[in-house]
Amino acid sequence: MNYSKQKEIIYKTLTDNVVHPSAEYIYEILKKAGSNISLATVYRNLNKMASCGYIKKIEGLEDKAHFDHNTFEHYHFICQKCGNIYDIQKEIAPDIVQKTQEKTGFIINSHDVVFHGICLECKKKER
Amino acid sequence: MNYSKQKEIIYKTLTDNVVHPSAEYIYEILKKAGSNISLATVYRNLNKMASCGYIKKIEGLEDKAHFDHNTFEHYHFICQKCGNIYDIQKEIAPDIVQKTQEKTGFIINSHDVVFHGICLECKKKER
DNA sequence: TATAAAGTGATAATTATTATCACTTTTTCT
DNA sequence: AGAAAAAGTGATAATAATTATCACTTTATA
Repeated sequence: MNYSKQKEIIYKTLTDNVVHPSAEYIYEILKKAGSNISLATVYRNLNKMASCGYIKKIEGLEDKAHFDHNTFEHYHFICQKCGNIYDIQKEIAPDIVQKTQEKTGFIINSHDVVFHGICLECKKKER
Repeated sequence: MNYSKQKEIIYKTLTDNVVHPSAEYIYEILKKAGSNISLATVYRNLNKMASCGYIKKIEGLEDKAHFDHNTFEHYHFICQKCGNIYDIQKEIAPDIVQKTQEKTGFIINSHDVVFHGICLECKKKER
């Protein structure tokens, strides 16, 4: 994976946006900031960085992929009201991989945990 | 959700196919069996049944949605070699929802756990 | 049974993502 | 440093999964 100015900018935009943006969202931010980086380049670089393990790709939320600069093993919560994505620490299920491997005999390379519900902010607003 | 002959057939096709089929896959089976049920109808009914909780929609595997007639709470494993989807019992993470709710204060309505790796069959074949 | 409501097949439209291509930038190699 | 190779880029076409539309049929209700 070679260096490019665009890659650097895209990565920086990802880290500056705590909300786990989609490719499209990053593209919009860049456009508003006056950049002429194309959508294809955003997709290309996010996917490349994700496959190198430099960032994380989160799938199975809504209908599009989101990206996360936090490569630490952790899980996600998506609020059904505001759409925000929150990090959940992996301690909630400490031995989930080992247990599953023992039970099944399968080799587990990765796993994802996604919660859906209402976040604290939206819970407060509701009443 | 009203009754329709097509809905009944689609549900039966889903239960008869243990492999967690996609909408497209169900459509192909039906077509081969001589049915003239349209793809739109397959999508419509699967989504409708899923939103009523009558079946389960599994997202975040590959790039398309899969469906599961097993509405019992459980998780999934997708083999990166053969693409098959296996059920994983929820006992691997017994108090995952409660713990997360306690830690975050969020309301959790649903959650999904998806493992990626190599299944037993493919593991054997590899060597 | 008639009228409203919901479902259907066919197909167009939409949306996220990937592929293509002529061109530019970065890396490598001497 | 300078040339050739490799990788990256913007613009846009293509693809693939899914949803919307519409004239019509089936199912439910009064």
